[in-house]
Amino acid sequence: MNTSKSVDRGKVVGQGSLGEFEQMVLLAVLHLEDDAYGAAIQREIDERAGRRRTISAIYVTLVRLQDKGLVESRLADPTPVRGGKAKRFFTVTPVGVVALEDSRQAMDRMWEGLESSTRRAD
Amino acid sequence: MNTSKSVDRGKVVGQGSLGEFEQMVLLAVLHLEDDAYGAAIQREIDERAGRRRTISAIYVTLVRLQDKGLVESRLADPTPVRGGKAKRFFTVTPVGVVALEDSRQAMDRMWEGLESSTRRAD
DNA sequence: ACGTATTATTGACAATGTAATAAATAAAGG
DNA sequence: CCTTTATTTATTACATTGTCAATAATACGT
Repeated sequence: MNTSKSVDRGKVVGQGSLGEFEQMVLLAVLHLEDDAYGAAIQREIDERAGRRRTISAIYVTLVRLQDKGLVESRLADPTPVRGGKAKRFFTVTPVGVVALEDSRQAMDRMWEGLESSTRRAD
Repeated sequence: MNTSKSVDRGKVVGQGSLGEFEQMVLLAVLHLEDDAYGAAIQREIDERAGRRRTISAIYVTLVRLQDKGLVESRLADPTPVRGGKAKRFFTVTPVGVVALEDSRQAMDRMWEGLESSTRRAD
């Protein structure tokens, strides 16, 4: 039965738990400012974090992020270079920025005091 | 009805991408040193990151982390206080520490340059 | 012995991670 | 022209992680 309609959990903004990859995509978009589209985001994540992901991984995540209102997108001006569908550019919404900062802060607190003591003598 | 050949998808260490919660659990265990058992880990995450999770969420993650060799565990000395099963204490393995540092480093690079500019004027 | 408090374990399902594959679109080349 | 090829977005499918509810174990108090 699912007659409920309140239960806003799992709907709007997953209550503050962004996945690691979602965070990376969000951060890449922020870095790219006005040039955040699929391929560029992929490259950014590869260069910065050293994580090579397929382009589809990027897009799927982007779609989900948009569904949750953490990013917005618009189609590019009709000036394609060589072919391909019109580029879709993304921007992080204020809500997205907050979610990002929240995740960062939570992790910072978890790391607090361990910064340089993550060594074990075995 | 089950043509699958016993499914041996038991990978060694999932390519090195820890989930955010897995990281928190790992970090909590590190903080707790010699007192890292279920309830304590739960409390640690709640107090530090402000994330209140059910005890089962903790355990399930712990089990998976152990399957991947990122933590080890042993049962406590038979000196329970009030009742309950013997406590199971966890420690992070060297591999776990490395995975943790890797994740941290990747995120740090993604944040690099945005630390205090996550504000948008729109 | 029985109920209760304390801890661990299992089962089920939602959310996120990731890749293979498809679709769209326009320049290039014969 | 029309077929090929390059560029980019979108969809489908399945694996891994996140999360909680329910259950099992175990020892203390009465």
